[in-house]
Formats: sequence, C-alpha cells, structure tokens
Amino acid sequence: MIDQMLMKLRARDDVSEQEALILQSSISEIRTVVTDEVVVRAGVDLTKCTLLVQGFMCRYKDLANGERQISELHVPGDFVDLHSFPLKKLDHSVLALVPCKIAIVPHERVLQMTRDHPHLTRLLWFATMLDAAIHREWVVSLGRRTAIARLVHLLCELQVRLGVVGMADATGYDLPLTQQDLAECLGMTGVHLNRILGTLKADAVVSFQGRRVRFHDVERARAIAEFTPDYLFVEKRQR
Amino acid sequence: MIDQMLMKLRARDDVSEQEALILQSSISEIRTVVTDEVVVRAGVDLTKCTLLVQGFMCRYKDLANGERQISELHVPGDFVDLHSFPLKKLDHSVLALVPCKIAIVPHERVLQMTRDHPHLTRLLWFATMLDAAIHREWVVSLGRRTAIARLVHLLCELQVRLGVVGMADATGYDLPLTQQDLAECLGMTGVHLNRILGTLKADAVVSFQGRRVRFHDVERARAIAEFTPDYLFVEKRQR
DNA sequence: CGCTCTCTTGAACTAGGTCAAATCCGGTGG
DNA sequence: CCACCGGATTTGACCTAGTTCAAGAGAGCG
Repeated sequence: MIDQMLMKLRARDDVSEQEALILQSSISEIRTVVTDEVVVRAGVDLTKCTLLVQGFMCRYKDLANGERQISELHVPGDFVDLHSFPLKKLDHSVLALVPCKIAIVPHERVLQMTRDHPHLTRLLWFATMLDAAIHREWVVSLGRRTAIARLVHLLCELQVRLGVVGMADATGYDLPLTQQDLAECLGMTGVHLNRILGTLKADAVVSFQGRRVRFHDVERARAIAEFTPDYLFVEKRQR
Repeated sequence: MIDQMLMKLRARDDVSEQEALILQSSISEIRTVVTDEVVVRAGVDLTKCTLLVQGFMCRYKDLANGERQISELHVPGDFVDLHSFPLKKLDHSVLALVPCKIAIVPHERVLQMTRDHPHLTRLLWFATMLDAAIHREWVVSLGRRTAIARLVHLLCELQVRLGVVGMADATGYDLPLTQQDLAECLGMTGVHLNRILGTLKADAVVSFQGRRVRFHDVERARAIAEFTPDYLFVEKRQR
C-alpha cells in the first residue's frame, strides 16, 4: 500500500524497516475516489492527510472568471495534503483526475510522530519541501519560459517523478490526463497546448497521445526545457 | 533580534517565553550583507539557516538567456532558507535586494530542536509551509492573472506580510525595490510593469513611488486582484 | 447507434514584449 | 552650492506569442 511512498522516500534517505512499519500503521483507512471527485476542499478544517496510492490528482485553485490553475500534479506515493498538518486547512483544493486509491493518515498520528520519531518527522517535512521546490520550478516556468519549454519541462519533471516510483522509463510513461488538464497546469489554453503538442511531435521530441507520453529524444527535450532534475532532490542523504 | 520572527509566529500560534528563548539562543551569529550580495547559492551544501532580521531579500533562479525569475520576496522575520534543513542544499539562490541584517542558525541546532522540541519543530515546519502557500499563489498569479491583477495581488500580499511584523498599515508601506525587481517577481518586463504602475496610479488604486507603496483604495485593489489573505494563514491555532 | 467529451484546425485579435531613445534623480566630487 | 554620472524610470513605435471564437472530426462507451 505504501510501496510507492517508500520508494519515493528511500530515493532520498534511508528508511528503516521499523520506520516503514510506523508509516504503514499510521494509515487508518483505504478508500477509492472517482474521477473529478474533490478529495480536499480549500478552507475546510482538516484532521487527516491523504496519501495517493494509485492514480493521479492535482492541487488547484479556481478563479472568479471560471478559469482554473493547477499548482501541482500528484503521482502515486505523494501525500497530496501533508501540509494540512501544520496548516490545519488548505488554501487550495485537491481533485482526482482519474479514479484513484488513497490511504488516510489522521493528523493525530502525525502529531505523535513529531513527538516520538524525529527522523520520520524530518522525512515528512522533507516530502512537503519537495512539493515547495516543485512549486518554485513552476513559478519559473510560468514566469519566464515559453509555452513550449514549459510543456516539455513538465513532461520531463513527470518522467523523473514517475521514474522514482517505477512508473516511467527512458521511453516515456502513461499519463491519463486530458490536454485541458495539462493546459491548466501550464497557464495556457487547451487550444494552444494542442498546437504545441503538434509541433513537438513533428520535431520528434515528445508526443502525448492515447494517454501516453513518449520521448523520442530525451536529450533534446531536456535542452529545450532547460530541464535539470536537481530541484527534485533525487539523492540519498541524511535528512 | 528575533522580534519580527516572533511576531510572525505568534500571529499563527502561541510561542511560550521558553520557546522564544530557545529560538533566540539557536542563533550563532549576526551579520550584515550588502545590496546584491548572494546570501545562499543554489546547489551548494548548507549547514546553517539564515533569518532575515532587517531588509529585503529574494529567492530566484537565473535562466540560460540571462533572464531571472524571483520565486519569493522575503521580509524581516522570514527564514530565507529554512528549507535547506530538510533539503541540505537549495534549488535556487537567495539575494539581498538592499543592505540587510541577518541571523545565522546552524542546522545542528534545528536538528536538536526536532529531537527535543516537537512544538517548535512544528512551528518551523509551518513557517516553511507558509512559503509553499505563497509559491502556490504566485503560480496562480503567473498562470492565470493579467499583469495588472498580478501586480496588485503582490502588493496586497506584501501589505499583509509586512503588516504582521508591524511594517505596513492600511495606507501602505516602504518597499525599497526597483521596478525591475518587481517585474522579475511577476514574470513580466520592467517596461510593462512601469506602464501598469502608471494606469494604477491614474485610477487612484495604488502607487509605487520613491520606494513607497501607497494604497489609495484598498478595497478596489483587492477586488482587482481577487486578493484574499487566507493563503497567508494569519490565524492563531494550535500547530 | 448515438452521445458526449476530447481533440484539431482556421482566422482574427490582443496582452504584453522588444528595442531604442529620452528623462529623471540621488549621490559624488569639486 | 553646483556639475556630473550612472542607474532607474518613462515613453513611443512596432512586433509576436498566445488567446479567442467557432466549427469539425475523432473516439470511447452505455
């Protein structure tokens, strides 16, 4: 159940078997959610965290004019709202982009962890800082990169993040999102995203079709996006 | 020395006198830095954190074409690189925008805090999550808001954040940045920022002149930007 | 088989960028 | 007190990346 989370953490630090057990046993419940189900609603007091076990989710905010901006995509192994533990409620909502399986961890257990297990606490803190690092990279993308670099950058990011949990390789990965979903990550319109996908495929860089991302030339993709994976901190260290 | 940090934290949770003392005594050194000094360099292993005591700093990334994107502005009371504790090195650099005074806190002391002071640990965790919430709001701004709404939103954000540490009121605040600095926060050119400032002043909403931000109509400003301060979590709760 | 959601494509439009040339203005040296 | 310097601001003319609107074409599914 927590395999992917463990893969994610163990790519960054050692996690003992005993620690793994504590994490495992902090789960109070397993649930499934349907596509478009709002798993966490902005502004509502929370008493538990949600670990994404299977599927894809996103954090997003809606604007008055009906537009939506996604601020992070979540893949299996991610806690989608671990930050609700220190924050107590969220500034954004979380939505299932496909049918998902989730594990629930009550805040109570996390609280106890901060008292009894400093190393686990630091690992969870680390996990939330990884989200923040991803946010920062998106700020850079949205602020300064062209639409095409922005898109390729996101696809490269997902390759690394999914790779860590064994869901991507050098050739690509499955990504069951719509083009509109991607456009909402990238601060652009679905129409424009579609055109860009066309040119990327024509240039034999990446393609996104039938819910699958295929890299035809990873090197060139990374060059176009100026992508370097350092902001994802895939490096084993004492945290 | 840590007055502003305490104001910032105490606006969100209780901090006992004893805890304040522990924070205080975790400082190993006080320094000043000059304008444009790079206080933390991306990718370098770090062993200490930097608390901004006086002045303004920013987190930023440079791109290959020489452009720069600022991902967060820092005001007195902010730890500019507390996330270096879990991350061990940063994905971005930190720069002094004006002459600043900083306090240094060795990672060692923070580590000890995670072992002996769970509540303080949670407060520091909270502080880093506040940065992440700000990043998310910037993602929304950069992705979906017009240049004018984006600018006004940032000015509103700073009013709240500076207000918490007693450096802003309803009329405005001092902001010793250049228009170019602001433009680099907002993912736009200095030229465009300048034009926008003109229309905002003409419309008697906000002005930014002589290093001072003046709100002529806070209500209208917030409406233009769709600004609500909830993402800044200025609310006293048990964290 | 028909429905609905997603993807594509074209044509016209606009927010914001680019480039370049003033102008302003605080600080310095004389 | 004044002239000068260099960065910061301001303005104009033109340009383009990405948007908007609208209409078809697929394509999965009950």
